[in-house]
Amino acid sequence: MLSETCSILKAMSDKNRLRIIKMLEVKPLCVCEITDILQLATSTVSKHLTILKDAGIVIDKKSGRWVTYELNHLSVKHVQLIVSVVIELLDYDKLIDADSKRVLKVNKDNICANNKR
Amino acid sequence: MLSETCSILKAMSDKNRLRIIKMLEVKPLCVCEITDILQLATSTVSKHLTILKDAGIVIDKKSGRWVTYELNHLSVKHVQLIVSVVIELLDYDKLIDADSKRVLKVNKDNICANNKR
DNA sequence: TTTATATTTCGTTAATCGACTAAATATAAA
DNA sequence: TTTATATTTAGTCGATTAACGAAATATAAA
Repeated sequence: MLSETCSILKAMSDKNRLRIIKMLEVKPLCVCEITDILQLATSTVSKHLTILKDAGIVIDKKSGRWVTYELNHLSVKHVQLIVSVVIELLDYDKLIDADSKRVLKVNKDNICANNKR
Repeated sequence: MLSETCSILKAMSDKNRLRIIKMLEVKPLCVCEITDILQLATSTVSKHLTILKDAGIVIDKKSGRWVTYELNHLSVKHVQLIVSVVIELLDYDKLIDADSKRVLKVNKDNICANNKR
């Protein structure tokens, strides 16, 4: 319990990873879309997503060239509880709100090939 | 909200700090008592306590030579929510249980002067 | 099969972190 | 006032972390 809980908290104790979690609350997204919103190197975003996946917070689904990530709604109790509380606390944050709006407009077909970094 | 939530999660994402939180759930403790149970250098424990204090999770009360720390029961909503969930998740952990038992037996008058490190 | 593209992995770098010891601070006891 | 003791602060060291660019991998399109 101690180690597991600590791992979940570690996975969530990063600003960009919290932003990703809140973005995925709006809808599933592929790596390039998240990259476009966070304005980080693709490799950095990929690493963040791996950390969230290893913690059981998100799952990935491969479809062709794209890997789509979404919140893991079948996660274990530990994850469910902490994630749900944190998600609630992040409502009404300015940056989070802006991210959510961008998520609604983002479209991988428009950005990916133009998003070289 | 984002920064604050992230800070709280960071403060809690350390094994020894989670153990301290659970120990303080049993009863308020002074630094030397926590040091005796965690078996770390006094300065290390002091640092951990400062981090928990800065996050609003604990408060300290000075009485003579001793500084007693306790859970901050008047903390802001963010802290309250996250701490209460995490405290619940840590129940029934083997190490945490052992710590709790030691907390009940610990007595600063017996250990402090014999606890040089 | 070759080329283009989305993602991951690898290797580097600067910053942060947790541990320690030693020194500083603060208070109680002698 | 001097001494002992509880805690904090300062400084050091090795490990971890988040960022990046470059190389590797995987898949779709030409």
